[in-house]
Order: sequence, then C-alpha cells, then structure tokens
Amino acid sequence: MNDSGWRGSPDVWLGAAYESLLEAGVDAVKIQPLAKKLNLSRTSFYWFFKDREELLNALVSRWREKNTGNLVKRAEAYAETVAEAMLNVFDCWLDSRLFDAQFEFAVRSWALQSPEILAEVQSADQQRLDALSRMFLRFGHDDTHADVRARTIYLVQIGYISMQTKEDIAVRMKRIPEYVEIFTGQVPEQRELDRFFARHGYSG
Amino acid sequence: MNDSGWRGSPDVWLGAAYESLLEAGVDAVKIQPLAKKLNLSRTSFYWFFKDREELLNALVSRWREKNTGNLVKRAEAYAETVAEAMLNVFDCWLDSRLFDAQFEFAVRSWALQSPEILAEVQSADQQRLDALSRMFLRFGHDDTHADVRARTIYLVQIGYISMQTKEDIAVRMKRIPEYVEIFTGQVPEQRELDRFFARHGYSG
DNA sequence: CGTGCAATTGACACTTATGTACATTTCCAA
DNA sequence: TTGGAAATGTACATAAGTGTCAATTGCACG
Repeated sequence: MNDSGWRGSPDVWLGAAYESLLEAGVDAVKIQPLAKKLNLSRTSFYWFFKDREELLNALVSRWREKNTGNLVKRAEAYAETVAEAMLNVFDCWLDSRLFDAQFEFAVRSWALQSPEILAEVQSADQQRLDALSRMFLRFGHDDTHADVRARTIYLVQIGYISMQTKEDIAVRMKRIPEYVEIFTGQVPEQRELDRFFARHGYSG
Repeated sequence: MNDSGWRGSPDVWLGAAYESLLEAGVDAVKIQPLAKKLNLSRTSFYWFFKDREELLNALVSRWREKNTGNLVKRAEAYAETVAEAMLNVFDCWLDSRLFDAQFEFAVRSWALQSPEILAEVQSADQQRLDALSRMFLRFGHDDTHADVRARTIYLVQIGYISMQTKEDIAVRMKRIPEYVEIFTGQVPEQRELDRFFARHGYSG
C-alpha cells in the first residue's frame, strides 16, 4: 500500500523543511540542501510538491494548526480562580506538545520578509489575544484591564521566545508564582501551584 | 577633499544595507541588489568593504551601539519613585531615537541563522536585564522580585517588537498607566504621567 | 595643464540555486 | 511475470549571487 520501499514522501520533505526552518530560517529551506540532507535526488522533490512555494505553504499550515489552537483551548479551560486560569495558560509555555516555541520564532522571523506570512502572524496574534482577554473578562475584569493584562502575558511569552533562551525547567518554574502575581495581581494558592507543578512532573 | 563628486561611500552602502535589513532581513542584504538600489556598479562596493561579511559586521556594530546603550541609560536615570523610573524606561519604547525597534527585530531574526549574532543578542539581553533589575533593587525590591519584574517589562517590550504592530501613539499611550501598575504594583501619580506625556508631546 | 589617486566600471570565472524533460528503476497487483 | 504507477536520477537551461582584475573616469592640487 504505502510506507514500504520508497524513501521519499511529502512528509519526509516536510519534516526536513521543518528542521531547517527551525535551525536557520526560511532562507535555509531550499530544495538542494534538503535533498542533500535526505540523501535523495534533488529533483525527486518535484514528484511530491509543485515547487518550493508549495512546500513553504505546507509549513505554514502546520504552524497555524498547532500553536494557535492549543493556546486558545488552554485560555478557555475551566478554572476556579484567575490564578488557576493563568496556570492553565502557562501549560503551553512549558509543554512543547502544546506550543512549539522554536517554530513560533522561526515563523515570526519569516514574517519580516513576506507580507503574506506577516498577515498570518498578525491574525494569529489577534485570535490569541482575544482568547486571553476573554479569560480575564470571565473573572470580572473590565475591558481595558482585561486587554492590557492579556497583552502583558502574551507579550512576555512572545518576548521570551524571541530571546531564544535555553533555560533549565527548574529556573523557569521558580519564576512561575511571581509571574502569576504580576499578571493577575493575585497571589496563587499553594494547592494551585502544586497542581501545576505536578502536571509538569516537577516537585517544587 | 571628501563629499564632492563621488557618489559612493562606506556610509551610503551601510545605509542601504540598514534599510534592506529592516525591510526584509539579512538575506536581503546582498551586494547586487544594494548596487541596483543605489544605482552604482556592484563591484564598486569592494572599494569600501572587503566583502559582504565586513558590511554585515558594520551593521551589527551600529545596532549594538544604539539600542543597548540608551536602554541602560534610561534604566539608570534619576527617579523619585518606581513608577517614575518605569516611565523613564518607557521613553525608549516610544522614541525611536532612543531605541530602534525595527532594527532590534531584524537583528533578533538574524540570530536564527547565525550563532555569532545569537551570542551578540544574548549578551545584549543580559546587559539590559541587569540594568532593569538594578533599577528595582534601587527601590528596595528583593533579588527574585527585582529579577522577575525586570524580565516582565523587558519581555513585554521584546514581545511587542516581535509582533511588528503598527499602532497609533494614542492607542499605546492609553495603556501606559495600566502597564506601570502591572509592572511596579503601584499606581502612578497623575503628575508623573503628565510629565511623561508632556515629554512625548502627547496631551492625554 | 597635467598628473596622481580615489572612485567606478565591465568582463571574467565561479558557485548555488531553481525548474523541466526525459530516461530509468522499483514495487505491487492483476 | 509482467505492465504500469510511483519514485528516482541525469542532463539541460536559466537565474542570481559572489569576488578579482585590469582598465577607465573624474577631481584636486601642484
């Protein structure tokens, strides 16, 4: 049927493209280097994709589906307090299955040289900010308040991503309670923190 | 002597390189296109610069000197209260003579494809975070507190830059008081805000 | 005025990428 | 076991970039 014998496939090329994008940006996503990386003939690429552009489009789809979707879901998840809601969102920043930070950065950098990608990114930003803003509204904040708080937590994360820091999980965990306090103006309960730490396999 | 007759100069090329970098990223900083843009022969470039790399290095120097220097200075500026100190730092985010946000974003994106640039960026981040941290320490915050607060305000700004938003100055000004409150945990005095608005030619 | 040097240029050699046409191999199913 | 679709490879045409070199231009100054 499938999956036996043939070395290449759309997914193999897409995977290599993804890796190159993360390591070195869009301009590194070129057929010739990818072929070399995969030990395949350059031209066999054209059996699976019309041209380079089609490959890049596939890359954007992958990004769109993963990052925005999960973030919105976490912002809408059930919570008793703002602090707990906040910690739900933090899940994304600590679990790469929920949010792919490197992918995010690579796509944002890409936006610098492509108006289409810029539009994609800005639409994603809007959806995410809206979801976060609704979260604060749910807990009784007024409009401006909710908007600025939503911005703050989102921007801190985008900023963190842009710093491309590779920090130990423990270092990041230590800052969590403080962040919750700054973002929500409310000190998180110990049991809320414990629940959070537990689900990230961290014993604070 | 100088400045008469000859069309080219290191500065002319550097200027064009700067523009291209901001518009489309490092990979757009290529001799051939720059020459076209300047209506100069491509090869005359080599009279001023050894090669493309030398031009890129000049670009990095320009960035290093401008952005980090001013931010550190504003963080160290005199202030009576934390809120006022905070507003001093905000000057950078609103005045492109103090901090070139587009330049910043372009360089950060560049870091994705160059380990040397990544090192530059991370060293700059450290210097800036340290300066901000010292600012909070000056007003009696303890270490962790100062560190997380410094991170928050810095990351929000880096995040904002990465969003590449083009917003009206009025929209941004409206969020300022709220931000000060979130970042310092202290409501700014009206006279502090007035002083801030005034020096940015904004009548709130 | 003319001469010297700073600045500019076009021609050359090279590299890396793209995409197309066509031939070839490989696997599976009838 | 063989025919054809799926996948790969070879060859070609083209484009855009890099850097070197020798020749040329323009301007300032003696």
